[in-house]
Amino acid sequence: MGRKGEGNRQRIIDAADLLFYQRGYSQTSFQDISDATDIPRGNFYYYFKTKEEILEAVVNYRLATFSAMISQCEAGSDDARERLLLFTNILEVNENEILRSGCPVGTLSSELAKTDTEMHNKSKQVFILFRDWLKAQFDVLGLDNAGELAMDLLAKLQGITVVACAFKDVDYIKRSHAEVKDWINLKTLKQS
Amino acid sequence: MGRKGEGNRQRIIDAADLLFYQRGYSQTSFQDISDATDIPRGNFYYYFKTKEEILEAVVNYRLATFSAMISQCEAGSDDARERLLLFTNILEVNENEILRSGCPVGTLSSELAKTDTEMHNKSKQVFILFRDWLKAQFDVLGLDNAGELAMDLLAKLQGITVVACAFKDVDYIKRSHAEVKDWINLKTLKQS
DNA sequence: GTCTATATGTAGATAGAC
DNA sequence: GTCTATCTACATATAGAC
Repeated sequence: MGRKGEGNRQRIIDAADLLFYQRGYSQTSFQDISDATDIPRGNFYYYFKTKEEILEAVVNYRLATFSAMISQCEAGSDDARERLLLFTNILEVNENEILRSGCPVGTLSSELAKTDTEMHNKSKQVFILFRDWLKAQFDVLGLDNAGELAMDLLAKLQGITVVACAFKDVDYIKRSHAEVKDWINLKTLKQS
Repeated sequence: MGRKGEGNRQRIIDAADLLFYQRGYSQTSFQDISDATDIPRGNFYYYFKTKEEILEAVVNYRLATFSAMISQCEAGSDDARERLLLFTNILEVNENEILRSGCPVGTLSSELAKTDTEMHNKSKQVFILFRDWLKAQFDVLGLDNAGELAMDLLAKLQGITVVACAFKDVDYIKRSHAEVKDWINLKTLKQS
């Protein structure tokens, strides 16, 4: 047995990460997290002072998770155009979760924008991580409007998830994923 | 004095409509609506049996509101392409609200998708209203993929609002609004 | 480090006087 | 139709025994 402390801390973060995604932050209670982990409610306060601190830990965890995902894209190809295409695969890899709960990054940002300026700013870091990496890929390809293209690609992915989730339309994900890949090829292969 | 009943009912709906947008549905309490209307909490139950019934009334109210907005687009031009361009003006007309709280339709849909399948389905009606009208415009212009174009335009607008709200970026709204208009012209003016 | 009992506030909802 | 008082459930958070 011994020290299970950090193990429990991570188990709380894992469960909260999933529940915040599936139910939203405000609609997830300590009881929900307790049920998912079999760790008693009162115990949470040994690891976190407030619910917001759990949220902050979840966002930090997502930053690490998505950084790892980006590293996988980096390792997947040494052509920046192909790395961008790899990145867009999240749409279909996670299509079932997207249909049920939307995008974890976008929906959390939208929720926090309405209620908590400080945590909204914290959650924004994930978007910044994505945007900066996407911009770097377009930069490598020599495009002078790399920053704008990065924002546009982010917006495309967010729009697809919101609409696909609203209409519960799997085929829309597949079709628009193909169109996003076409758009990337158009932007990165065109001669002008 | 006399019967102020329906007046009060509408005042509740008006206040709830705004608060559900600014704070989210679950984060808006009866107390919040009471404060905004000066109608006591307990009184709400004379008009609505549950909080969900208020939400349903708000969605119905939005359906009426957005139908009126669409009628204005109809009245604005007898060219379907120009009506589509008029429709996209919501982006800049409401830019301050979008930066603060996102899109009222998209954020409500995203919230309800996580917690309440039945009301999520109800809220979807607003998206359907938009999609069907957009499709009708593309149909008039003789495009055979009108349904897909309607979904794509919806997704573009949703993506722009999510990203603009996340980054609090007014300029992004303006730039991407211009690009959406270019896209509409490209799709509806191209000869092929 | 772990867990139970409990404090404190507020949510949605109800009952009944006026 | 209107309003107050109140109910029950559950939220986050704390205290303190083990």
